[in-house]
Amino acid sequence: MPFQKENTDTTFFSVDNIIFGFDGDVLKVLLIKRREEPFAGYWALPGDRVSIDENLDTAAIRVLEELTGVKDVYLDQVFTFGKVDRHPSGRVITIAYYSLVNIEKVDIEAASFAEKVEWKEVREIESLAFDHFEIMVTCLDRLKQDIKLRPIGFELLPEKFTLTELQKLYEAILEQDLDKRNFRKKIISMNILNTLHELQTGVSHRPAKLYSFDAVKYEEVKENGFIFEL
Amino acid sequence: MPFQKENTDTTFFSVDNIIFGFDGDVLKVLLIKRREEPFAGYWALPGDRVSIDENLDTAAIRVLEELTGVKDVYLDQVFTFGKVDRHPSGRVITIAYYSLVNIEKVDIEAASFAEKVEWKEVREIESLAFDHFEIMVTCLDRLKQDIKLRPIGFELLPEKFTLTELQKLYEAILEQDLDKRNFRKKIISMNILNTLHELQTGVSHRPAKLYSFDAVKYEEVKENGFIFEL
DNA sequence: GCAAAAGTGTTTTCATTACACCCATGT
DNA sequence: ACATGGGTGTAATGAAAACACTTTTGC
Repeated sequence: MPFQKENTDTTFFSVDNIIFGFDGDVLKVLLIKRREEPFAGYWALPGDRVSIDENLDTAAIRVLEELTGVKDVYLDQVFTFGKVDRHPSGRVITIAYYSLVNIEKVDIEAASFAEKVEWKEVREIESLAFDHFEIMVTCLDRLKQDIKLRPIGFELLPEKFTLTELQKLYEAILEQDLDKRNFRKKIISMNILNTLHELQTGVSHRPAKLYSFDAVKYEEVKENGFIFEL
Repeated sequence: MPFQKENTDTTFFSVDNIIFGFDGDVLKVLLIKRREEPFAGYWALPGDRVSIDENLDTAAIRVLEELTGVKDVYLDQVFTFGKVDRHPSGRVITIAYYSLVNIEKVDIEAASFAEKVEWKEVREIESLAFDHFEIMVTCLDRLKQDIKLRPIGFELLPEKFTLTELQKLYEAILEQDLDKRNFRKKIISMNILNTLHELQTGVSHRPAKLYSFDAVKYEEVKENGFIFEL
């Protein structure tokens, strides 16, 4: 991350993008291992300076795309971190975003400023460069809230998924077990899923039905006063 | 607001503080009438540049205090607005905060850059300078959410208040009527209020009991797993 | 035929809603 | 005595929670 030639009279600003993925079991986040000082060798959140003619959202999308090759993902601004001393080489204010991506679609290319790029299990991360750990925790809290109130969990799954996969995703993010029957009853009764007449393959047990999220149906029921809540 | 001598290579950043107050009847917000260009003569949200050695929260508190003389108020960061063209005289990214103040304690002193400072009824505001209307709407939405999930309504009332006052406050913010008995039952059952053995005075009807919010009790019940929700 | 996950309804429990009359005070 | 808001309880409704067995497939 290029903050080398600092001008001590100037405030810089950046975006950091917390990219969440789900591997069917645990929630992961995409981290980069920094090649350069400060914090060389530390894991950090992907981010970059925002250029003067670039919108904030655009910068966050750019960071994501440069790192993963993925476009058109769910993205949300969370919080702006600007403590005077948060960056050792000058005043840097950073606007934190989170993204939700289908982990299978991501093709990781180590960025020039990174030694490595890796998916890390969220619950096992203990520290990060700068104040990135705090940023990650804030974004994770926000994700926990958002996922109960908006139909965004689907962004982390393949287009076709089983209800058990969806449930496991919710359990991983919310860190609590959910009742299978109640979960299914509720999500089905929302009328925002398509039942594909297609079954899971390659499993050594009864194959599950596949579903997909139907954004059009969701808009319809929303018109009629439906409020997503899980 | 001093953005006169702009350097087109530099990005500036500011905080804007949406200061909410309640007059017993409607929700209000403190606006300033701009003396200088751009948008001279327009109503705007109070805000200022953040200096290089100043934390964001500190800047928001400073803006509030310079304008109202009030300290120690509830303050929350909401969202950062940074569209490239949001400010006509350069790139200015602004971090929006909202504050809740007891309207009676505020002593308005017009700031140097303002022609006037006034409390305006939130629901009657139709436009503001820059993108301030959008900022205000975003903050208002956030306040609506927050007030249901955190015991912050009290910040807008005098220390001693009646339950009807509290209910009217909720009704004004949420824009919906609430049932008197249910509201009282719920708020009383939370055990976060002190019943003062004191009555309202100067009213030409049965005087109401006065209550105060008890932060210590709130922390206690929160320890025991209580979650504020209204 | 056994292991493994899919799929399916009913009852209980609890929180929310709806609702109307008497009370205390000032004028 | 009247106008004004203060103060109070119960029944009905609906949503959430708890709970266990049969089914389908691969090996």
